Amino acid sequence: MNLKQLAHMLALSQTTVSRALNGYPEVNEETRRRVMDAAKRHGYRPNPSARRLATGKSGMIGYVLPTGAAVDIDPHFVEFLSGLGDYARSHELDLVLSPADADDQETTYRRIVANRQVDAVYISSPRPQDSRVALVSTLGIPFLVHGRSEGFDFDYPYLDIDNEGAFHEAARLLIQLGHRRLALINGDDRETFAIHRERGVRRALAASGLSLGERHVCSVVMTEENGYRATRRLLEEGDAPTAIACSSLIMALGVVRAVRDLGLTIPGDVSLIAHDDVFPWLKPENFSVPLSTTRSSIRLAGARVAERLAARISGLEEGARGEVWPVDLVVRGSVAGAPA
Amino acid sequence: MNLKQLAHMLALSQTTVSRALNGYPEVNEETRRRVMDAAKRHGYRPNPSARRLATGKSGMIGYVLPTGAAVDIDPHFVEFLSGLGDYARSHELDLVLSPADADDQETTYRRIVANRQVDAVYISSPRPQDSRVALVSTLGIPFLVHGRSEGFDFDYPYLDIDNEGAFHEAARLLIQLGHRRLALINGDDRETFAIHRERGVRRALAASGLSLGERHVCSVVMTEENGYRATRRLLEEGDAPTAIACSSLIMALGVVRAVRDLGLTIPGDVSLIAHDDVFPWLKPENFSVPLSTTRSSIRLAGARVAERLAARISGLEEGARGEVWPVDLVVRGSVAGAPA
DNA sequence: AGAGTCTTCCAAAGCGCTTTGGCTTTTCCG
DNA sequence: CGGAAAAGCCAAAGCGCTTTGGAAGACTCT
Repeated sequence: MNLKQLAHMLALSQTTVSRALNGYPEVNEETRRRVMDAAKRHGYRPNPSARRLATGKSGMIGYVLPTGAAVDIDPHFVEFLSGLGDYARSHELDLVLSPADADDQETTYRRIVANRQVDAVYISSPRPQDSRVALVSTLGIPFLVHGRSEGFDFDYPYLDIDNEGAFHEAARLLIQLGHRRLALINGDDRETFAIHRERGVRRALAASGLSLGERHVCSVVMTEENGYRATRRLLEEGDAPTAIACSSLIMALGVVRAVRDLGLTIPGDVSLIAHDDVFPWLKPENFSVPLSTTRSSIRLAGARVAERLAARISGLEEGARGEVWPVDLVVRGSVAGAPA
Repeated sequence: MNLKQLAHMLALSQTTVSRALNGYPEVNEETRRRVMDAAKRHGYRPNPSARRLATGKSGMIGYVLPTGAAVDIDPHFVEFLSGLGDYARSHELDLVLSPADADDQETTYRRIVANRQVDAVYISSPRPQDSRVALVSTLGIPFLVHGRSEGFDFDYPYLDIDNEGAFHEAARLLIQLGHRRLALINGDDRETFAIHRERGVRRALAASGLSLGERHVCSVVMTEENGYRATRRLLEEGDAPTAIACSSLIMALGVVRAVRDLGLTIPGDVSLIAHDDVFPWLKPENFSVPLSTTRSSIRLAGARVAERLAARISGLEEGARGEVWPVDLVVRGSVAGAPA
């Protein structure tokens, strides 16, 4: 059932039917009702390919997925996706993932924009002066950054959590508990979120006349194994920290294992606070010692990103609005006063 | 730059240019070269929307993503996606995720097929007599099932791993080591993979005149917490198992924690084998006691699914070929002889 | 009543590609 | 050398929708 047929059986022109369906004003309300009614009754659905060819709009949002033999998609992605889906589902928005060589995403961005494959894109895990942000904003497609970039002479729309504030709070708590030597096991510090977290920790330390030791901060891919290794290194050297802030729950697993392997305890010998993106399959309260966390649901962020993207597509949201969500500090058993 | 312009500047008709580009035979090789050359030089790329309207082909593969407030996307999905991306990237295949209410995916399948949004779809986590498989095969769109369904009077193409064989081997090993009371902590047993795993364990037990105790098998969503709870329950009741087979590494985290909480040890008091889909961020060899596993890379499966889907789209693969991958049994420290 | 203004609808022109059917040229072969 | 077959190319008709530029009729206003 296509427009032509529908128009014919209503004895109307395609124009009128199209306009009636798309809510244009120049059609009689009574006629519109008739059209809407018939459309529903016959299950008419406009062919998206045709509509797309005519309008250039696709009703899909895009994401360029960095891939490569040595590239692993972040497990956080799936939770983000859940959120995105939550919103998209109820708005018949589809998401198209365009896999790209992690080292050459530009080609893919240009392709999906030139092809008008999607109405908007989002960018995640941005770095300072991220070339994708610059690219996409010159390409002139609606977009939203999940996270923040830095160092541009222009503004851009983003949704981020207050990473700096979160880790500032976490560090401040540890300092209040008497800890003087903190360590930070961070994610990839070429990414802004990691930079912000480090900044938060440093600021808290500085406020008490302390600082983050050269060897007390490390930046690694967030795996359990890396959490373990980093912790071993930290605790086996002299000047070992008495408290650790850790950028992910997955690494925290490794931290816990390392502490145990060394015959130490949490929080007796070392206090631990990790960032929790809220996974359904791994909860901080279920760690052998319940984990204190800075918590922010990445799933909710996904839903919000979809919502704002939809708003930008339809012109409801404009400009370069940045949105920063506060992060909860949840104190559980893994922190205690510094050992004597 | 569109076909028309390109044709005009080559002083050829659109027909010829189109045919030259698409490899049709009725065009002079010399002409073809000229066309290809000019196309490349001017960076001509056919507009996919237009091509799609004309041919009905979209160059994308689809996946209906079950979502809902109470629905969490499986973290395995992200690894599968990495694999899919590995293949898709080099073939300019995009993946479109269509979020759907988990309880009504049919509508969405019908929509994406009717709209010709994608050239093929894949289905994952199938159940016996999965309605999606039946639906999709009547809708007549190329598809592939990742996993297996059962109980149909027709065949369908799939890619699965030998879940039954894997768990049969695992159980057999445990039995050989003298274990008599095995337990299985399984995933959702409405899904075929879980059924097959249980079948494998039962078959191994039966071969030695043993059986799986009524209360020694449980089916839960695969989270750390559920692994923990299941293990507590198993070990605290009378008739506790001396060996556990577990369907995921994530649940295995919970198993390990529970065993430790009870003051027991692995493998002294209880042996453990888990299934490992091969995550980069959580490795069985890094468990406090290195974990024995049945191993199969879900990432490789993702790549293979994409490859076969592409083959089916282009007509290179036909029929209902089923492909079952063997699973490695990797023995590490978490298994030992049964306690006296 | 005539001019101007809405309101409501329509015919037709795209959007950019593929593909059908046909028209010239070449090539082949007896 | 003549006729058939093959090769090489083209014009034009879709694919199904949106949108431009009117046109006809109904209303308003002076």
